[in-house]
Amino acid sequence: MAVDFSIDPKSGVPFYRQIKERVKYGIARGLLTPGDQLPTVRQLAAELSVNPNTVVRAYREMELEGVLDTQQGSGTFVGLRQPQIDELERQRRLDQILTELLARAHQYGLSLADILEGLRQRKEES
Amino acid sequence: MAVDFSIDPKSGVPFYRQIKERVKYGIARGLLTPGDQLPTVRQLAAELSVNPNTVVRAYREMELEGVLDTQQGSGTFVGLRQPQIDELERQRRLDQILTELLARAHQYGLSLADILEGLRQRKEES
DNA sequence: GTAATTGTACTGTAATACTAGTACACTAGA
DNA sequence: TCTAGTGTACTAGTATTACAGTACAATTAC
Repeated sequence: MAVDFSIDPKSGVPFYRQIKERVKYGIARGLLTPGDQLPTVRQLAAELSVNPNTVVRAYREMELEGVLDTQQGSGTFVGLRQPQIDELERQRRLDQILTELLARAHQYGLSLADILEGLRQRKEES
Repeated sequence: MAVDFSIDPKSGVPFYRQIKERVKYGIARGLLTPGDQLPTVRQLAAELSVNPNTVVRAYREMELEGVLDTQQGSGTFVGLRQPQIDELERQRRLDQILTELLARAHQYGLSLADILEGLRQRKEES
């Protein structure tokens, strides 16, 4: 299963931070294992339609954090040190998404119960 | 039950957007009902330790969206407008919102089960 | 050795978000 | 009327984010 590197321009979260999150979650979920090569700077920039500098920033910060190893000339790779899954960060993200979801749903006249019911149906389908 | 207006400086989401989300969420949950007065601009700015201009922006955008009513000199209030839509339209929008929600959640490494659990917790709180 | 590919390092520009400060207009209540 | 509290409207400055372009350095494959 490939890693989904897509980013969300509407979220308000800076691109470079979204890229970092995607990589870290990929590692946390085992989709990326130590030694794996990440997309090249230019490649990922083209795929996401962002500036190469933005990808560079994401990669460099993660290298400083010890998450990635970069080797000039050959590429960027997943480091041997596993980043700890930040449960707080995860909870915060979930909270944010849910808050936004419910606010939007209300604008369309949908209740929390409606959401729950809709999600349950989707769960059964999957 | 009071509305929690706290914001998260680390999330990367602009303050004014977080304020909007909180207010809309409060309305969605019934913690804020039409006619209720919101904290004043200066009051909320002090509480959140942000600039009054930031609160102004959040309030103004929501007024343009029809969510709030502002009355110069007296305060800012929850709007009376309750959108009414037919059942088909309602179902279509629910579907659309859920699709977008799940896409975004998955992007952040959150599963459908995570979403359901988070929503159940919110339901219990209300 | 050469060419292609990789990461790196700059400079500069623009838009957005946020802060700071000041002043003004309207409303409610004593 | 007076005063306090409300939203409103500015101007200005700073920091962050992202983009655009160029050039250089290291590695790899041929």
